[in-house]
Amino acid sequence: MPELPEVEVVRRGAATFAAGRTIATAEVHHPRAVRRHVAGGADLAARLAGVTITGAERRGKFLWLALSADGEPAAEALLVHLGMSGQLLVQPPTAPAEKHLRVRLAFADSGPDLRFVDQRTFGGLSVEPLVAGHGGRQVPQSVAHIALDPLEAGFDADAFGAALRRRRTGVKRALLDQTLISGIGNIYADEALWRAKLHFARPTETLRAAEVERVLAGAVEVMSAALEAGGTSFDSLYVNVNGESGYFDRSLHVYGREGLECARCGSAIRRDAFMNRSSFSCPRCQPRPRRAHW
DNA sequence: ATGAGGACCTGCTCGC
DNA sequence: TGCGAGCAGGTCCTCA
Repeated sequence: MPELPEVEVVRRGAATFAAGRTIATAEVHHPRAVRRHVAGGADLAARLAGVTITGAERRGKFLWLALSADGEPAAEALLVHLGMSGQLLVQPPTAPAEKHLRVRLAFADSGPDLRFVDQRTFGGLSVEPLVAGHGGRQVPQSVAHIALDPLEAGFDADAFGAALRRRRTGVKRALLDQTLISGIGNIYADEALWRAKLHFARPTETLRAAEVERVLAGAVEVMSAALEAGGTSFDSLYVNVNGESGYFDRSLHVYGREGLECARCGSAIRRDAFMNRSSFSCPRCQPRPRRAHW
């Protein structure tokens, strides 16, 4: 699912339904879903059996469940990448297997399962040691290189601005780089740029401090608002742990709105092919810079 | 060392 | 009705 607000919706659900519960068994239904777990699916299942989930955490679009064995503080975590189409669902053990069920966690209390369902299999699960990540926080090993997200305590806006302006690329590419700032994807990058009145191909090295502040504020505002609304979803692929969709798509200003009126100036929203995907922007509010960095 | 491009998947919609 | 093309909210690896 996912960008930061949608992953946070899932994290909250996972915390509510899974924290404090002990895993009985893990069934791996598709090898690709555990490809990041280097030791393989059987090892992942063995590591999960009998351990207790102590909490659900998130950085950017990465979600993990802290695992404790024998009452010890968590030293490992079950990392969950939702990828493009991953879902974490709470389901009764008796519910039939979903078409794209990849991994099923059953609990010792015989209560609801936690199921990882993923149509496109870009997402996946892995059990990893917790290590020191950016900002001194304990994170799963493969999250160590991911930058803090802008809704996270300790996010340093000044350091982000300086790093952004050291880049030699377009501002949208930079916003999508999870090692610079995490949690922003294609929807919220476009929305943040619209709010900041910046074109996606604007070279990062030409950004002024005030423009950096605007785009960061735009990202924080749009993602916070989306979170309030339960996340953005256009279809049943993006849902919370109970299978329910958020309704923030009604509040989007540019994403998916080609040809519709800009809420600020009334111009027709345009769509450009960019980075093998689409970028939506207002031709009048976000004019193309003389020097563009696609 | 950075930055850009392609690879990795399934399924849906559109046009012919 | 069938079929290919194009598209979808992400990340990673490789190559320049």
